[in-house]
Order: sequence, then C-alpha cells, then structure tokens
Amino acid sequence: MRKSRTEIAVLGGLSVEPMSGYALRNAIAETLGHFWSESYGQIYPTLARLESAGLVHRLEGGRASSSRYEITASGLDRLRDLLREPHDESPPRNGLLLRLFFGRLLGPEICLELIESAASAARRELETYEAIDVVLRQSTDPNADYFLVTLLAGRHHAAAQLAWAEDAADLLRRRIELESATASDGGIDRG
Amino acid sequence: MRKSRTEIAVLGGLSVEPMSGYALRNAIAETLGHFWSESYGQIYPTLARLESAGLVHRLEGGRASSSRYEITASGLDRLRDLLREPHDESPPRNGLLLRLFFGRLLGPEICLELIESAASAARRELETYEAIDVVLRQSTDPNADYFLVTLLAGRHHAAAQLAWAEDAADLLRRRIELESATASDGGIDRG
DNA sequence: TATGTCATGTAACTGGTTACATGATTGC
DNA sequence: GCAATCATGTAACCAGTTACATGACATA
Repeated sequence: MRKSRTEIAVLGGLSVEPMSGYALRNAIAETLGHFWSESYGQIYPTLARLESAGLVHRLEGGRASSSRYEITASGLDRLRDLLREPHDESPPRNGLLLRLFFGRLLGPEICLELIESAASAARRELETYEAIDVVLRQSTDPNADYFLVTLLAGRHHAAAQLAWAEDAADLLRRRIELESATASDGGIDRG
Repeated sequence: MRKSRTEIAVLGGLSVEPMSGYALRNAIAETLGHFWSESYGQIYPTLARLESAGLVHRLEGGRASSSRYEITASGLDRLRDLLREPHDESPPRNGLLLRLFFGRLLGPEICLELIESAASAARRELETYEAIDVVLRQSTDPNADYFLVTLLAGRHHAAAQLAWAEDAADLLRRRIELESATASDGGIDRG
C-alpha cells in the first residue's frame, strides 16, 4: 500500500502554525510550491480524518465561516514518525524530457523553442529564489535553516536547468548546421 | 480533462522500433528510466486502444505467445501532434524536500543522513550517465542527439543534486555546532 | 523437469485533480 | 450594494500502481 504524503504536508503545515484548510492550501502553494502541491479535494478530507484520529484539533472562534486547525501532541508524534519513514521516490515524469527524447519527430528548431522556454522559466524561478533567500537569511525563525535547505535545492536545480539549456541548445544548433550543410549539398543537384 | 501521457511514451517507443508490450515496458524503464515510467497496467490497455484506433499495428509471427506492435503512418502523425501539444507540468512532488522542509522536527543529524544518502544516489546516477554518454557519442543513430539532450539533463540534474548536498550539509553542520555551543553554555550550570 | 525469463492481461484499489455548489466576510 | 477574497466541502472522474492469474519458451 502506498502512503498518502498529503498527511505529512498537512501535519507539517500545521506544525508551523494553526491554520484553516484554505490557508493551508495557500501556504503549501506559496512556500512548498516548487516541490509540492495539494488540492482542496485532498486537504479537507485529510483534515477530517486527522481530526477524528485526534491528531489535529479544531479551534472554534474567529470568523464564523472559518475554523482553524491546531496540531495536537499526538499529531506531532505522528508527524515525526512519518518524516522518519523511508520515502520511496514516486516515479519521475518529466513531460519536457519525454518530448525531447522523441525530438527527432519535432525537428531541432521546435526543440530549441521548448528548451528556450524552459530556460526562461528557470530564470524566473532563480529570481524568485534569490529574493526569498535574502528574506530567509535574516529570519530568526527556528525553521529558517531547514527552509533554506529546500530553497537551496530549488536554486541549484534552476541553475542546473539553465546550464543544461545552454548545452542542449548548442548541441541542437550544431545539428541544424549539419542538416543545412547536407541540404545545400543536395541543393547542388537541384540548382 | 487531463491527457494521458502514456500514449506519447508508447507511440514514441514504437517509433524507435517495433516491440512487444513487455519489451516496451523494459525499454521505457531502461532508456527513459530517469525521467519516465510506465506500468503494464497502463501499457497493455493503451496498446489495445491504439490498435483499435489504427495508430499501431499488431505484427503476427515470431513466437506464438508474443505479438510485436508497429507504429502506423497515422500513428506517427498522431505522435507528432501529441509532442507538439503544450505540456503543463504535473505538480512536482519531492518527498525528500518535503521532509527536509519540516526537518526541525527530525533534527540536523537525521537530516544530514537524508542528504548524504541523496548525494550517494546522485553519485551513482552520474556514473551511469557518464557511461551512457560515451556510448551515445559514438552512436550513428539519427535519434542520438535527442537522446543526448535528455541524458545531459540527467547529468546536470545529478551534478546539481551533489552540489546542493554539499551546501546543505555545510549549513546543517554549522547549525549543529551552534546548538552544541548553546548546549555547553547551559552545561556550565550543570557542571 | 525445473527454473528463469518472456509475455499478456485484468480487477481492485488509491492518490489525486477538477469542477462545482454554497455561503461568509471584507473593503470599496 | 458589489466585487473580491476567504472559506468549506463534495461528487465525478482519471491516471496510475499493485497484485495476481496464466501460460509459452529457452536452457541447464
């Protein structure tokens, strides 16, 4: 049986501070966005399950339409256990690489476009990460070092993506030159 | 409706050479292994669907218990269309980073172990990639450049993972020193 | 004849997304 | 009063995995 990792994300989020399901979803999207995601369809049922298991506690008060959840002592224990569990990585599925692998059918020009747009995305990511980095290094939050560790991963990855894009583009440009050279050889017959 | 990308992998695999479902699964695991995966439960139904749509063609002959599939002309057209479609990246889910983000609950020592084992994995990956690189650069396969592009991605990725592991470990080791310094300050009271 | 690999297939399950329905609260 | 956002929840759907059943073929 595969384990739902939503539980980790939910308990983890609430271990930082009590939140509503809605806020939890936003927090996950904003702070774990580059390596995690959750949808309402997962969060609300999970919160309900966790509450009936006594791992989180619903705080009444505040606005009527909202209820904040707080992690309980046994919730923290549970979270520690979950974090300690071995994580068999889910099989990687990278749509960009899947396409480039069969890129011969697309031709080098279109592949170059794919690569360039990936590079742009990586550049934007890098900027975001560097901005967060500045904030995080001034933070006194006891979690800050751990947040930095994951941020660092994002930065290294984005930088690697950029470097790869350069190398890959070089490779394909050489291939284009080669093809156009072959085409003009053939062109002599037509000329 | 989300698109099944299994179709791309299956048609793509068959565009390289005709294969049985079983061989297809192996080929995907071996050559796309670092950025893709498919299970039999996806492959066989997909092959059946593709066949009834006339996108692949079942070759009889060879051993009785096996049937190889060949991509048809319309299958190639379809594949080209699929490759051209925009690929909204599936939300990233990285179990290692999810754990490290909440790493304060684990403590720096355990986090260091997690990071070190990720580094070992990356080192092994790098070795594999470099071996494949040698082979691929000598290949005359017209797909070789595109295979190289994805291989390059794997190499950059693994190298980035290694570099990150170094940086992250440094960060956490400083944190451990800091904590033990604080602890020995407190220790004066006990001594 | 036994073992390992090649091979096909499916039923049950589950993790997860999407889309929608519904309403409270806030600020202009 | 209106729009934006905060907020909760669910039903329908889908992609994908796991586990199993079944058997052919090769070879030692």
